[in-house]
Amino acid sequence: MRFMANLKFIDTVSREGSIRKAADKLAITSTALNRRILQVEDEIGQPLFERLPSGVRLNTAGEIFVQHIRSQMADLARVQSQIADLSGIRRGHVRVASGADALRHFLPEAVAGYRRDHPAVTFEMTRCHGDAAEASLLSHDTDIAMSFAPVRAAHFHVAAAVRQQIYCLMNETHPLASRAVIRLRDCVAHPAILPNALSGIRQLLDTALIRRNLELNTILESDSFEFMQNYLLHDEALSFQIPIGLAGSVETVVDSGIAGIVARPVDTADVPSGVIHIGYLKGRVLPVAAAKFLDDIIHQLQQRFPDGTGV
Amino acid sequence: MRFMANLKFIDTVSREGSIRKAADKLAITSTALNRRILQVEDEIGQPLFERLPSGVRLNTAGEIFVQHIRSQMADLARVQSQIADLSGIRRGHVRVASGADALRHFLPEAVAGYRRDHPAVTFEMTRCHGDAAEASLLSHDTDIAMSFAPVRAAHFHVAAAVRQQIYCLMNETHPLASRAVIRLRDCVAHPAILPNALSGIRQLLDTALIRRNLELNTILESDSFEFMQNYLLHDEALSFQIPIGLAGSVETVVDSGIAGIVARPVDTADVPSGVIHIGYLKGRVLPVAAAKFLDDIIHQLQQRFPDGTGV
DNA sequence: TCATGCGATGCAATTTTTGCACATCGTTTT
DNA sequence: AAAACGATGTGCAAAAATTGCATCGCATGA
Repeated sequence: MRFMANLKFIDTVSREGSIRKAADKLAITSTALNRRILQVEDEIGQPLFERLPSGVRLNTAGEIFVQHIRSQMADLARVQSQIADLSGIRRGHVRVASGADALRHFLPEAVAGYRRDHPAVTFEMTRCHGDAAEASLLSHDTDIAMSFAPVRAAHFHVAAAVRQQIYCLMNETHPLASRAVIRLRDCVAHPAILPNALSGIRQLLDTALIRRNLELNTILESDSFEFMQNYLLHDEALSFQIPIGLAGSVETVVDSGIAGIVARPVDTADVPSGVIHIGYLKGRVLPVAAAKFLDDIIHQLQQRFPDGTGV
Repeated sequence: MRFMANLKFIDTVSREGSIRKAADKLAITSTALNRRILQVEDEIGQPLFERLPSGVRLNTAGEIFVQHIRSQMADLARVQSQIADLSGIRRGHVRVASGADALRHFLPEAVAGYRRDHPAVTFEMTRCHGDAAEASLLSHDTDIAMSFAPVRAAHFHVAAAVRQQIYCLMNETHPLASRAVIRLRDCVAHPAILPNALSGIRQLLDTALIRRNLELNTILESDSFEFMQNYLLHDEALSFQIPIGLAGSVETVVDSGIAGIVARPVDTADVPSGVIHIGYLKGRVLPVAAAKFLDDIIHQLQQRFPDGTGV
């Protein structure tokens, strides 16, 4: 893409924070890159970067311009995918940012299903916590974001929202395993393993505990659901998860997806349901591949969680 | 703007319908232009033009791509104006498409007033009839459109709407000049001068006449309000206009702005009021200069026509 | 049937871009 | 305090790209 080269160069420099580093990454010499940047600045009529001893940084004009560049490049990707779509086969590249929950089982299945129909489409899945999702949309680093945390809607277009009840995970030999529904006050007597503070599950639990003046016996924190779940095999502890992070279909009482581990719903009177938001950058027009994938996962979510808050 | 050159070339070729003509306009040779286009087509991976014996024409991929180009160029203009705005002085170029009515007195005053505050802003005023306004927005040829005709809202974002009653113009010696309000049936007895069929005024009159089974004694049609108005000085005829096309403030009985010509409102029971729509292309973010000018004229319209349908 | 106007192409001239060496400036380390 | 380091900016020659001219092939219309 020759006609986008200069713009891509500026974008790279702004990301690297240094002309030399960007030049390395772009496989050209720093002097050539430097001069192209000077040329663009001359054409714009104003400098776009502040020159610091440690490199360069965008000034206000640069911020505006780079924002334009990124949106332009994203839109070019859409145009290309739309043009490629004309020739029959669907091509494209879809970038998704999601919390760890959906990355476990739901998204792998969804992506595999989509690629079965459209093998020329490639994917890029990034795990991220709450705020980072919105940031990566804003910098056009991802097309679609999926987040269990509450979403500040300033730049986020919510394409779908699905309610998710908190579930309690434990070894099938655990004393609480016989109950159909878990009350929060029953949990305090047992050791608990919690997702770390950035997790939406943790935030729901924390506010519920504070409100009821309870305290869990937290023996372990982690941001790896896999670690937490496997730990349960070896210790009589409790962990928490939402249905989308569990394999298989959801009933009132579910199998957790790991042999020997069971999941039991936590009473919603104790811990309210949270909401998974799926969406994209407000004002964007998604490439066809991304738009179709978004449709697909919304459809699948609605099938798996028909009681969820629609759209 | 070197980094936009290739895109601008493609836009020009698509408008001219011929590489050679576009090359002339761009002051380069046709072979250079031809090769740049072939290069872009190669980079996109698909041809954008159909080669015909009489020139070139966009194919489907080209349509998509050119639409993208135009929106990019318009957005670049916004970015530039926003960057220029940072340095204090407001620069920019505002392109307005309007019916002939508003171009007579309202817009000249508005533009002059705006330029008094921001002398670095330049303007481009295009007179156009009904449909052409929407088309010129869609091809990014204008930023703001102002139309008295009913507007199909598919691509048009209505920023403001102002109701306009039809007025009847005549020589002050005309027998009807003594009336405060004109009834349509009184008009049939006198020779009438009408705006041509594309005009919103004409359309309102025509539907009103058909509904009441009346027929005007049309002696003259024109798309020049100035011609029609001056003609009234020399013949005892009637003409029609809306307040925005008349000079000065609007009372129940107005001075037409030309000595010897008076304006009298037509009873709204006979001919209903029309609506002037002011707006821009849906989804666009206007350059600062255009956005500010739009604010200004909306403000002035609301002052001059406080009874108009707001926003 | 021929003339005309269109886009495509080979080739040489020209303009632009690149890479190397080095200047300059500010910070950090010795 | 001085030297070393790493950053961007600049002459100058080499390399690469763009351009212009002449020409080709093709379809249409007189």
